[in-house]
Amino acid sequence: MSDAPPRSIGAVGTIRQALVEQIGQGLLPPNGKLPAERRLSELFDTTRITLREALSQLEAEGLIYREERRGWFVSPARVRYNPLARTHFHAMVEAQGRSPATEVVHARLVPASGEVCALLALPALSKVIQIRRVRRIDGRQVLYVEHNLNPAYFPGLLELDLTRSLTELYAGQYGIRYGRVRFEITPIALAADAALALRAAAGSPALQITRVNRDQFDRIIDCDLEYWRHDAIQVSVEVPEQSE
Amino acid sequence: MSDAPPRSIGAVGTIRQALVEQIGQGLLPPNGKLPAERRLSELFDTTRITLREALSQLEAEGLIYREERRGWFVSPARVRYNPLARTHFHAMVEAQGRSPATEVVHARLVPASGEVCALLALPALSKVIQIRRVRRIDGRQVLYVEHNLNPAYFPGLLELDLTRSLTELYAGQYGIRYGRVRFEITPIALAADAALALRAAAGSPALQITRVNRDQFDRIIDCDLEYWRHDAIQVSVEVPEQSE
DNA sequence: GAGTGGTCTAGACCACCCA
DNA sequence: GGGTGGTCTAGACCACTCC
Repeated sequence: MSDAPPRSIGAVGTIRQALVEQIGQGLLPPNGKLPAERRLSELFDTTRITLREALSQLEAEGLIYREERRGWFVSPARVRYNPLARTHFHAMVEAQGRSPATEVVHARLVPASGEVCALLALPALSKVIQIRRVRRIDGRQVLYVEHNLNPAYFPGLLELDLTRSLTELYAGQYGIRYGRVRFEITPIALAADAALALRAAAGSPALQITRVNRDQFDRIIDCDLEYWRHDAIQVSVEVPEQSE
Repeated sequence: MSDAPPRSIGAVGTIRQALVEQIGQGLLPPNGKLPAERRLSELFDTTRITLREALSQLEAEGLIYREERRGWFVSPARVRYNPLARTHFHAMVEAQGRSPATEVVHARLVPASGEVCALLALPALSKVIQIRRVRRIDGRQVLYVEHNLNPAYFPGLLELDLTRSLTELYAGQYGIRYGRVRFEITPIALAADAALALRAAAGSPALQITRVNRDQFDRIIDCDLEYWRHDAIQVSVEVPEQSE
């Protein structure tokens, strides 16, 4: 019902509200670290289990996040992301007044997984260029991506600087621009490898975005498997033109 | 890294794997209820706290879900949902071999919230037709929606049968069809009212989808605030045609 | 090396669901 | 009314981070 029953909210609720209020007042700045769990549990006169329950709720709400074995931090504002737009990560992040960065985990030619073969419409056991990268916003690891490129269209790509935008490399080196896009969004939990790269706990809530990209000739050129920390992103889709 | 270190996975991991395996083998059918927590904790020779930690992980992964004070259940397959498509809920669900249902929580004329005024491009303190509904798939409450309609376009709508598809009512009664759509997707936690309607715990992970719909004349006719149980949905966007 | 988060134990009481 | 899930207590040990 709309009017909440006047019920006691319990210790977890009390802690939650106190932290929400402190964060809302700006006393804990974005990306700032919370005090140690033991200190907080003393402060609220409760056990660590109960305290962690409250922290987990705030994590689910996206107000705070955790870095594995490093502690709890205040989540900064979400970044808006339009998977249909043809801008790249750095441009998108900078347009929102934030500071992007990219690291290459690895880049190599590998046999594609069955899933990737299907997405790229390639025969079984095809080879693809696989690039795994971690993207940061304001220093925080926020996105783990695996790009899978059809190698037929990108000879010599592995020799280039892959911390740069792929969009720019495509256009500058190969004369390829993005055309149609298809994407899927699924709420999931982070697998071990993605979690490690994002300094998150395995099983943390995340948003998986799978994109299949075509070029100006409508050829499937690559697919991206993206894993976003769930509190870092807001997907926003505006279809520019649409015939009735 | 790709190759996981051969580290002990702990009690939580053991329980997790056992349940994953049982569910994967189909021994626990979709929407089937798991045994009581106390029984499971005896079975795995551990405490309820540890057991619940394992169940929470599986919940985050979307393999099982919880109904408030009723227990844990096996999640059925996700439904694919394309917010750009002009089909309605019932048609979409049935097309995937599932069984849809709709209940109206309430329907009334109310002063719009500031957020809704902004979405509908209405002046402050405008009145809107607010319809809140719960949607089920195979009996399970999966989606809580608040529709907000510009009342100028829908006189007398509150007298109609609102368990039906709004899309059909729009077309049949008012000659209005959907045109352009804008939508946003945000991973959040369920607020109290949505949680109650979905029989979920407040703070459960969810996907918020906010849609702003226009008609064939490009007028903004309504906006939907949708709250999906996070394990029930997979958003899939295919843009039919797009000019370069 | 001190302190932190990650994990786990062994209980308890209460509110609520369901038979 | 019995059993369930929701919540909470008061500890403990370990692996890891950071100084």
